[in-house]
Amino acid sequence: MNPIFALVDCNNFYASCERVFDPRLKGRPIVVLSNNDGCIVARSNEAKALEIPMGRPAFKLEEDFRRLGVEVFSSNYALYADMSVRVMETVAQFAPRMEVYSIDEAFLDLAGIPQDATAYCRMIRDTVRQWTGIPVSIGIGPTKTLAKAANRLAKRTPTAMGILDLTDPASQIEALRKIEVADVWGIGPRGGKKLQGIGIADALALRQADGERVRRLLGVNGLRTLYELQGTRCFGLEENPPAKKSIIVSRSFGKKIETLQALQEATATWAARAGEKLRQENRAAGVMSVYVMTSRFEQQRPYFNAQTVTFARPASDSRELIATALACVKNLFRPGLRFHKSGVILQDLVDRDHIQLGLFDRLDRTQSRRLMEVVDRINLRSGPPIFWAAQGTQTEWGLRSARRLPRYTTDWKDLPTVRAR
DNA sequence: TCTGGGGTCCTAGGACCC
DNA sequence: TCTGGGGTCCTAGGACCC
Repeated sequence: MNPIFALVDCNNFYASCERVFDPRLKGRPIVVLSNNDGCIVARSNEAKALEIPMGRPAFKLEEDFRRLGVEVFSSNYALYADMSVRVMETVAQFAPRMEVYSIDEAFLDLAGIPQDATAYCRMIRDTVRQWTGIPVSIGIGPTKTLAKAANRLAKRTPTAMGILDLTDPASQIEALRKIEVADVWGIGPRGGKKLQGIGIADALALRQADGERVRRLLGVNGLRTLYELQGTRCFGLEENPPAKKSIIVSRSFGKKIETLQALQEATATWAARAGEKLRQENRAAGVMSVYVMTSRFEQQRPYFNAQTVTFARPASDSRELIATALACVKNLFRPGLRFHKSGVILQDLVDRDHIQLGLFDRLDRTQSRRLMEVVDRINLRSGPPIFWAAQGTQTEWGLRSARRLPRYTTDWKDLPTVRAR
């Protein structure tokens, strides 16, 4: 049976999460900022209506925020991740096959659902709203790309009430005409410009374009997108997403770093976090890359440098990862520079249970594994975490998040209080 | 003063081989 | 004098997604 894709997408997800726990925010313009309170990463509909732009640095808009009465929040990823799980668990009950596509989106396969798809999706939407407080929109189509397009229009069209079905080919024509080509899933701003250059302005024009021409301009993915718009399925539902190929932990610093020690402490912290993620997936890394950089906005010439190390045996022990990261940072550091960001990238990931042991291995693998298990288990609980000495205790470079709200659902201290009247 | 973070895939070009 | 061409692998960079 051919699949029928339904894309469930949370509306303004981060802003909606903040609103769930603070009814005072209902109907108010809300924006959520990225790490370090850097730029805007989410806006409520009210903020969009005020034309607060996405992705702009917050410090440039402080005046607007005040004047327009916009509520501003630091990002609160622990909260969003937990709310995401709640939404996904709710949605999963409505279809036998689901792909969690991102923190706020899931594709369902509705093939075989006996009811009218729109009515069924209305039920999904209402249930998610009732059980989690998060509003969602749902787009339905014979391909993922058409479901994406349907979702976009569902959000934009008030009469759709958050649900739009594009399974019927006749409905596709009118709908695709209303979508700018750069907004088609997989095209993006660059691809959009290229297509505009040959007179293709909207999704309908792309669907009717010459395939060979599109392939030459955008490569095979452009052609796939064209087919998908025509209703020919190129992308399937990935219920079990393939294992990660790389793990990245990188951050900008809350304050510029000028000493080797601080740069090492910060980067050791990223390495430790990368190790946790690695072990969560039961993997080990064959290769580690470390990079450091200064800001592009400084007077001085920007400095970027990276070093890549191949482990003799794939590594998953935080001590080994940290030691390697420290050595790299030592090589990459340059006195007199104001460092803005560093990052740790783990690649060539392999299954941790299938590592070829070495004759001259100095690390006792069994002992290492047990130690890491204990540390990880302790750090999973709420309470003071175990950290490595190399991470230091002076975290003056740490993230700024001046306006973070409580971690309502993931920290005992932050549980909301309910008062009876 | 303050400009995010985490991922994937494709392509072009060079090195190398036969 | 004639000065190939196809294949593979690797890497860097670019583009996309959220």
